[in-house]
Amino acid sequence: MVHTPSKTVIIIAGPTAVGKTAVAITLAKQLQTEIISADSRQCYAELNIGVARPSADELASVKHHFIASHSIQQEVTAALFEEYALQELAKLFLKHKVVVMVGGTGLYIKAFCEGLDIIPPVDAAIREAIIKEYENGGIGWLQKEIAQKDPTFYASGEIQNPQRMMRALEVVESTGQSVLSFRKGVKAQRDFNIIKAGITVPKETLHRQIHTRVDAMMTACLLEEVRSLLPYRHLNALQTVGYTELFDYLDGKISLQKAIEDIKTHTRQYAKRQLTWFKRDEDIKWFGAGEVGGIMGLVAKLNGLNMQ
RNA sequence: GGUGCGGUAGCUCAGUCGGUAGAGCAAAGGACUGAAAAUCCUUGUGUCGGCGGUUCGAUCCCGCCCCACACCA
Repeated sequence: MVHTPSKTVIIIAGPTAVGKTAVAITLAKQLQTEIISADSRQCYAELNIGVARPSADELASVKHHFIASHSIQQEVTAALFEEYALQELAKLFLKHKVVVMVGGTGLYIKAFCEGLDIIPPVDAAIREAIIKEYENGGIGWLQKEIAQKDPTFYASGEIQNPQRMMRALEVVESTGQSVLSFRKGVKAQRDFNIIKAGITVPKETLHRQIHTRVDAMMTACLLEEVRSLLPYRHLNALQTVGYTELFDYLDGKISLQKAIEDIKTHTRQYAKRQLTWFKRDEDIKWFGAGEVGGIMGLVAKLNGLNMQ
């Protein structure tokens, strides 16, 4: 009999289409607990097929949190996720000793485990003005502004990366200080155990699963889902693989066949980026997609240590 | 059969007024603190369709051939 340790979160990470959902659900059932998703797109109620949200049956079999919990109109960020997940977790710990977290968004998992440095909120008007100026002046304008207003960032930051520069700019303009000055890099201490398990399969297998899943999405009428979201295509939530390519098709820029090929290609690239992120995390123990028993073993082992 | 336009990196193409060639995409690797399924960085030897000719030197000029496309018969 496995004795569950006190307050533990077991995190299932890995690239898209590797089979994380099935592993997490099996685990949650065995542990008789619930699941917190760590996925930056499945949290949107309006996105379903294209983000491979767990099926209705799966969601009915184990209670999930941060799935379809927000709207694409809301601003969801890593910081919001950290706060939201911690709140949900506190409630879950009243009923369960172990909670499962599953997802492929590395930054969200990091924010949850280690916390983010506190940076004062920025004025929405400042943010909008920066975006507008960037649209007019391009990256050259951003570089000039950064060089002048945040020389520290200009010297050591990514001055080819518009998103990072816009973030740096909005922070200096709002606070008068460089973003870099807020980055203490201190890991938050959590009052619960964290076990990280990564799911991996051979690259060829992963690619095959990605292709199969994209085809299945098309069969499930992804195109109709995307068409219905056309009015919201400018939102951040819609800057997503599976949606942008079909928007291009609906614009008449590419054929449907090309769009589907692009979705597969971009999903493979996304999976590669996820792998690059997770490989660097030395706390992750890696398992095959069928090795739920091995992951349960980690829980048991932690339990044994706690008993000493 | 004739004429025209092509055949250059895995794909789409640019280019060399003759000194062995470069972009985008793909691929491979990497980064990542409030957009993260986003964003960014690094990596380009390829019989320049084949065989001959001219030349110190040809992917570039000339000839023949092969292949693709278009038009004319």
